[in-house]
Order: sequence, then structure tokens, then C-alpha cells
Amino acid sequence: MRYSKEHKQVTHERLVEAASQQFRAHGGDGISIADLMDELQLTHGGFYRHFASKDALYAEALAFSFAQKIASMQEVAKAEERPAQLKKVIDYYLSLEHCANQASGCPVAALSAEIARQPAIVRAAFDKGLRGYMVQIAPLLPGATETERQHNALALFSGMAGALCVARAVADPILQAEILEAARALYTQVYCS
Amino acid sequence: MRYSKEHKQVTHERLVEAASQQFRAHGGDGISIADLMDELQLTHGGFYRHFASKDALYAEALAFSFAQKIASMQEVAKAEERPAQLKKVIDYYLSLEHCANQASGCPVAALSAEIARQPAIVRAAFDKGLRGYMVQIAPLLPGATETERQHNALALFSGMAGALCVARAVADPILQAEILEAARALYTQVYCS
DNA sequence: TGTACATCAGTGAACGCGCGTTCACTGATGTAC
DNA sequence: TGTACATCAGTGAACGCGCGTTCACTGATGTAC
Repeated sequence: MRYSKEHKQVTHERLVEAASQQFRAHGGDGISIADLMDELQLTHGGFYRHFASKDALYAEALAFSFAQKIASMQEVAKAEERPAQLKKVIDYYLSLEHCANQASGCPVAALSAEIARQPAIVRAAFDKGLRGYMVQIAPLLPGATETERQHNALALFSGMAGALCVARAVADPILQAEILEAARALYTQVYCS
Repeated sequence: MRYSKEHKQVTHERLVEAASQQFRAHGGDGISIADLMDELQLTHGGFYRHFASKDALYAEALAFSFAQKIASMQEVAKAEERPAQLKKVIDYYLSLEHCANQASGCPVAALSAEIARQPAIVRAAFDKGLRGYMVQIAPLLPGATETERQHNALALFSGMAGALCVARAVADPILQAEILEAARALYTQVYCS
């Protein structure tokens, strides 16, 4: 049957959002198109009316994940003064809550390890997303110039992503908490004093 | 045909070593048992004379990767004085060379993102490997107590693993070098002064 | 306004492929006598 | 020492499964007249 005018765009957006969460939670190979379409109460055959391939969806989903995470970070920083903002962001990024919620968490921590093995369309989306991330977050960082602030942002966020990723990998919850706490102490000391 | 006495153990060890490199390079799902056996000039059917499952091999290969990396880190630190040792290790870990050679690189950077999705036997090998890593490396870190040095090691190595992982994900070589350089500056400043 | 046709999001079967695992078999070496 | 048998690392076909992608089809809505 044919659907009303905005229907296709709505389905497209629902797919991107669902994929964005599922890819972060399970990785690119961890979720099938059939599972994704099931989640939207659709059958898998219709997928190719919306995307040329699974990779094309991955690229769009990645862009969505970055945008969503930038927004939630700015939400956290909002209504605080300059030096306290960064402390808030660090505490949030390295919280047990963020650690436990990978599906809605930072795409850098969840996916960067597999991005190097993805096709060019996905890698390009990652580069673009990461650059946007750094531009948006740089104002919260110390540094005399924009370049310096962005370098600081790269060091801080790659480091926090690593801590989050390793904490999630670890099976022992005590060691997990130790990793997050050690990273929180380090980055707070360096960037918030 | 039947083989001489030590033959089985030799094949077992060759499998673990080959798997250790292939898993780090391509991830747990990125390499098949048939490909691995091919690499040793064997056919895939014989695999189960050596391991109960692919997961069992993954666990052993992970332990091997950790041991190998600890050894290469100690090699780097060797013949230096106390504060310069850590600088050497940081520079090596965040080098373009380490970044380009994932197959022989740090298993934390290469695999921690997928470990959380692996079965218990693999996760246990990761925990054990990471703890051993931290114990071996802690003497190079500043800190008044062993606990403090290990916390510093956790913060430093999770952070460096994140930087390495993000650098590898990025397609643009200039941005890749920037990430490694920013991380090198950060961790050197914090831990080597 | 009414009618005939075109469109196209979604359906569900099918294709082709790769994978982890199993299994009957092979045959040179180890072992028991 | 010599012989007959047992062992078991390795072989290669097969099984069962899930996946990405394709395709002929459906049928309600959009559009042209």
C-alpha cells in the first residue's frame, strides 16, 4: 500500500535512531537488518527503500549518535559557570550511569575500535562526527588558543573514552569502579584546577 | 597419521600465537577458524583437537597478547633510569609505529570494546590479563603506595589505550598524529615531571 | 468532481555466502606382548 | 627384537544457521485528465 507524504521520512528517522542505539550497544556486526526492522514492526525487505546498504545506515546512525551525545553533554554543562562546567562533564562522562548505558552513550567509547575496519563511508562519518564533537566541546577546555583547546579536548576525550571502554570490558565491578575513579581523579586534577 | 610427541603442543602454541595477532588485528569476529588453520597450513577440521571452541582459543590468545605486550614494554623500559623509563614507555605506546601495528600491539586498545560482549571465559582472561599488566607496570608509575601506583597505571593505560584506539579509527593521518601528540603531551606532563 | 492509472513503502520468499561445529575416516607412530 | 594392535592429529565433506541483499508482488494514496 502507499503511505502518506511524511511517512517515509518518519520511518527513515526511526530507523536511524534505532540503529544508532543498537550499533552503540552491539557493534556494527552485532545487530542485523532484520532485527532492526523487527524493532520498528516492519519486515526486513523494506529496508532498501530507505538505505543503499547497511553501511550507509551505519554512517547516518553514527552522525546521529555524535549529535545526540554533543547535545546531552551541553545539557549537563548548562547553567553552570565556566570552570565548573568541565568538572560536570567529566563526572558525567566517567559515571557508572554512562558506563552502564552504552546504547545511549558516547560513540567514541563504544565504536572507535571497530571504525578502522569499516568502509570509507563509515570512516568519513566518524572523522566528521569527532571533529564536530571537539569543536563543540573545546570552549569548555582550558587553553589560550582554539587550537590548544581542541588539542586538550582530543587528549581528554580520547582518554575518557578509553577509561569508559576498559571499565565496560572488565567483569569485576570493583575494578570497574576503580578505573572510572582513577580516570576522574586524573582528568579533574589536570583540567579543573 | 600420528605425530611425534611434542608435535601437538607445538601446533597448539602456533595456533595461540597466530590467533593472538589475528584477533588483535581483526577482532573476534573478524577472523575465521578456517583462515587461522590455513595460516598454519592445516585444515579447519583439526581445530577441535586443540580447543573446545573458538572462545577457548580467544581466551588463551588474549592471555598470550597480554604477556607479549608486558614483555615488549619491559624491553622498552630496560636500561633506563627510573623517571626516564616511563617517558620511554609513553612515547612508545603513543608512537605512530604502535598505532600502525595493531596485530602486535596492546590488546587493551585493540579489543576492550568488544570484550564486554564476549562469554565469561574470555572476560575472565581479560580481567586477569589487565590485572597482571597493571602489577607489572606499576613500579614505573609515581605514587607513595602500591595501590596508588596501580590507580595511576589504570588511569594512564586506559587513557593511552583510548588515544591509540581513536587515532586508529580516524581516517585523516594529520588528525591521527594530532591525537597521539596531544595524548603524549598530557601524560608526559602529568606522570614524568 | 469523478475516474483511471501510476507510484512506491512495505511484504515475505528466496539466493548465495560464510561461519562454527561435527564426524567418519586416514595412516604413521607409540605401545603391549 | 619383532609383530600386531591402539592411538589420535589431521583431513575434508557435511550440517545448520544467520546474514545482507534481491525481487516479484500488494494495495492505498497521489496525480493526470
